[in-house]
Amino acid sequence: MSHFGRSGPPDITDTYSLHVLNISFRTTADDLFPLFDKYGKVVDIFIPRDRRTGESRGFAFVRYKYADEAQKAVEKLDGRVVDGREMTVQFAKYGPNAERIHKGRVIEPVPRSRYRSRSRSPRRRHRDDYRDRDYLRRSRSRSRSRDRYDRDRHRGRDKEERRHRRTRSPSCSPSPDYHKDRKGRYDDERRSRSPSQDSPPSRHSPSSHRSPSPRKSPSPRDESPDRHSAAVLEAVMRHEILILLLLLLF
DNA sequence: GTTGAGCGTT
Repeated sequence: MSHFGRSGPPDITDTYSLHVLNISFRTTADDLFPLFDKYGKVVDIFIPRDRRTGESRGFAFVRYKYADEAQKAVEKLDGRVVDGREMTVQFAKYGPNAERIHKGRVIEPVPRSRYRSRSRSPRRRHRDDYRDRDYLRRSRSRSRSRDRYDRDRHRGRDKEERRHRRTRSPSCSPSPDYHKDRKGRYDDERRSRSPSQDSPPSRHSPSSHRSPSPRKSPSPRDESPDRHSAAVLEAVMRHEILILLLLLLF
């Protein structure tokens, strides 16, 4: 997204990714592009967004074609105040598909195991990650000490629930309206391409959510009495027809 | 209208 027209990750290899941190939640790729393009050829700008709400997560990735230009951007743009916030610009350290990154340059894909060992520090995944919620649901052992990692996850969960409550209100239009004075070209493309991205199955889709009713009927035969009786009825009728035929024959 | 450490997209 926001790859200047294309979809999916652009030319992954031999680009230099900058991690732009601490940008405003309303800053778009359009706002960033002229700033970064001044220092070199910007191949792509990507702002990760919340899966449901589509809101910016507050950071961005800017890919340069050439290392010296990326370095220049780091030097010139790190600490620059954009949209009222002092953004941090540095070389990205982790790749989108576990590529090996050296000074922000994607060199080659790296095995999963090595990628994991590289990120041993308790990195907090972003609050929108459904895998986190599954993890929380699965592991009931919340008895770990409330370190910063845990606290952050709790905070993220609370925020998530706040958002859930908000989106559950019937008169809620999930489409964010902060584009009223922003003419984000790339973000508008993104929004128009996937309008239902942040409006999940309109609250509760009944098909996807199988209510786990406790104490279900233990035998599978009892859960469809109508079908069962119909089958019995059909068998009886067949039997009667057979008898009738026999009677007619004799 | 809100948030604020962080590393990634059909």
